[in-house]
Amino acid sequence: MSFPAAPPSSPPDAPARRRRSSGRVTLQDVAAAAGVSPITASRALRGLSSVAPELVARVNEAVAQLGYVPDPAARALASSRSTQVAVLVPMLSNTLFVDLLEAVHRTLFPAGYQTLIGVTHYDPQEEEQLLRSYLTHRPAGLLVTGFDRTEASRQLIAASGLPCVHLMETTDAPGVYCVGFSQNEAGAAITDHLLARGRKRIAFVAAQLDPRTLQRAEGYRRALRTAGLYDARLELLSPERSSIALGAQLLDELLKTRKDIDAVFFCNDDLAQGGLLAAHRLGVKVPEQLSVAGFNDLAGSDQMLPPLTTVHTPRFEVGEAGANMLLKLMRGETPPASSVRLGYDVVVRASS
Amino acid sequence: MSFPAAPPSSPPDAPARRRRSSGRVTLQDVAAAAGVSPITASRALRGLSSVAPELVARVNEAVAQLGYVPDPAARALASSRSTQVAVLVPMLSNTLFVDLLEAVHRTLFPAGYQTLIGVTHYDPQEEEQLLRSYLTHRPAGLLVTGFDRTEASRQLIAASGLPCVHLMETTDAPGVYCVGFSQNEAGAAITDHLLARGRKRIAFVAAQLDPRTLQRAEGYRRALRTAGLYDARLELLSPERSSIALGAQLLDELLKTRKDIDAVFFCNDDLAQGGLLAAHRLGVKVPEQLSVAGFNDLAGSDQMLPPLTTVHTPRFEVGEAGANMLLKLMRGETPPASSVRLGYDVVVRASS
DNA sequence: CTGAAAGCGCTTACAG
DNA sequence: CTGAAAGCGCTTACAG
Repeated sequence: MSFPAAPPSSPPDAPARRRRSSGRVTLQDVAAAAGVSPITASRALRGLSSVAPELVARVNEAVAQLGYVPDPAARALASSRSTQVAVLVPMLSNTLFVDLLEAVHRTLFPAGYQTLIGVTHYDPQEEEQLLRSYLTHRPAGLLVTGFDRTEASRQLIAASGLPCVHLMETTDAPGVYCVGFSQNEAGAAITDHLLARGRKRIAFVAAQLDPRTLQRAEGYRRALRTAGLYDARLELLSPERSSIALGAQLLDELLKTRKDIDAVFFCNDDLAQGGLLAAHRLGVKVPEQLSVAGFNDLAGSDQMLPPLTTVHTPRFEVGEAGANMLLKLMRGETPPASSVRLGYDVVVRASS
Repeated sequence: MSFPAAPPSSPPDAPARRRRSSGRVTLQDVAAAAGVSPITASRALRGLSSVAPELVARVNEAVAQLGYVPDPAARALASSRSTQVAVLVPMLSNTLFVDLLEAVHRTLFPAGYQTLIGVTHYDPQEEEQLLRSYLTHRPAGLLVTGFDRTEASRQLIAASGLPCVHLMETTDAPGVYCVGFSQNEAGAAITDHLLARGRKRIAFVAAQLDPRTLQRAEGYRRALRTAGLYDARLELLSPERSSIALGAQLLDELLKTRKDIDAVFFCNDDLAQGGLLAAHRLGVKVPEQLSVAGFNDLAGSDQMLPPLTTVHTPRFEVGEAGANMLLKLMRGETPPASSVRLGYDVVVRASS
């Protein structure tokens, strides 16, 4: 009588499997509950159409029952892609960018993306540093402000291979995605408005001197040259940070040194608001003695004394359209246009 | 003659190892270059003191030479902790919170943490949603505004086990970490200032009506009751979002319905600025006929006509101290105090 | 349309 | 003070 060979015995003291489980519900649990393999569950969750509808339904049911939440870290590690979108803006004290971020968030969040906000303080070096930091997080996409950055930043973006949309300015360069409006044209438009009011000595006051401000300056120059009224001495440019207080200070300075001006175009509404307050203090009548115009139509401009004439810029629309373009790119689709140029409105109020 | 049994031949066509390598420099590469094991390299990088100084030096050298950058996703997956800190604030259009975020970022970024900004729009439901989303990212810590949230949010925070610091308000409840100042006392202090100016009919105008605003209201009431001058009809409370325009509108309404007031305390500077502009339009002389005071000392308040009396609140200090407290907690250290109450300043300008 | 195996790049838990 | 093994929770790349 022969005995079957003893089955290879498992080691008597097999150490208990070392688990680090966090008690978390995983995709495995979902797959088991749905009676499919983890890969199928994964595909069903990501909406890949190759999964049979019935299995998708079973997976969704299991997800709901178990309260499963995917782990972004695991997903990012396995796929080299996260659900975060890095958004770089110059400065939050300019409420323009707060509005922009608001629109971006409202568009991306419902689509399942988190917004990683980075503030560059208008410093290309700081932007580069933020970019390096954020890129290690393998964001799904990038939203940046304008085109002015270090060569290294440009290369980091290109090398990342990530979809990237540039906001607030546009270019026709091929392969560059952007949503914005013409800062130059808008600057010319508000200058033209002052000219149409019969103003001849129109000053331009600017701070920060970032690229978009300089584009507005160009628009201003173009309009005045066309009218044969350009005079470089009418420009007052300060590299300091834009603020209400600085606007007041610059108007003081302007009136002391350029006595014959009859209008001022401030490159941003905070400066213009400060200028309006300073004019009041100095007893300068607006618009009788001096027309005043701003740019961006920020909060409070309609409440000034008198209400401020300005350019209403489409930052909400830029944020929304830019985020939607990025969404398309992240899904591998091709947006209808790589460059979207939006409109703006000259808002005429009592200050001009 | 016997032949040794043929060794189990490896399958003739062993498939080449399937690699997904991204070409990325990994910790393995660093370890190999430094001649240590990956674990030792990992420990050296994380500054765990158990590694011999010489090995640390070799690892650092290898890191520099190879340009190694740790992968946050892998780190998060393995350790259940990321280097991101979620910060939840109510609203960026209130520049108070922009300042707060600025201070937080300046403190956390150099320490190696990224700030995940979430805007709740003063909506506890929205905060809860953000919290759920951010917690899946396994942040290293949490920074939240105040104590007013849904029960579910509270449980999410507690269940996460993450270090959490509450900003802008304080409590003495044990085990609750917070950095703020007494909104109530500050509200009383500015009211006392108006009383000291001889004002008897001091109105209180507020919007948004979030918890901190209501605490200021309580301070106002306390001060007036103490002076025997409290009158509920002097309060004008609006649930709408705070803004310059709303401040102007509320002052209009106030003057129409409470004709005998001699001072107004606005719960936030944007309202007060609007109120000041409206007073101008109506020909009401400030401070002769009406003293005006605000709260927070926001940008532009010192430029108003007349400059606005207000309370300068320590939001930068709150952000910095809060972030430092969180840093300590994330390192497993115990902060010297769980509740830090900072000071504020009544800034007397010409409007009162 | 579905799945078994391997791998993403780290750190934890043991062991010495 | 140092390391070999296993695992974190997913997705990719093959294969059928």
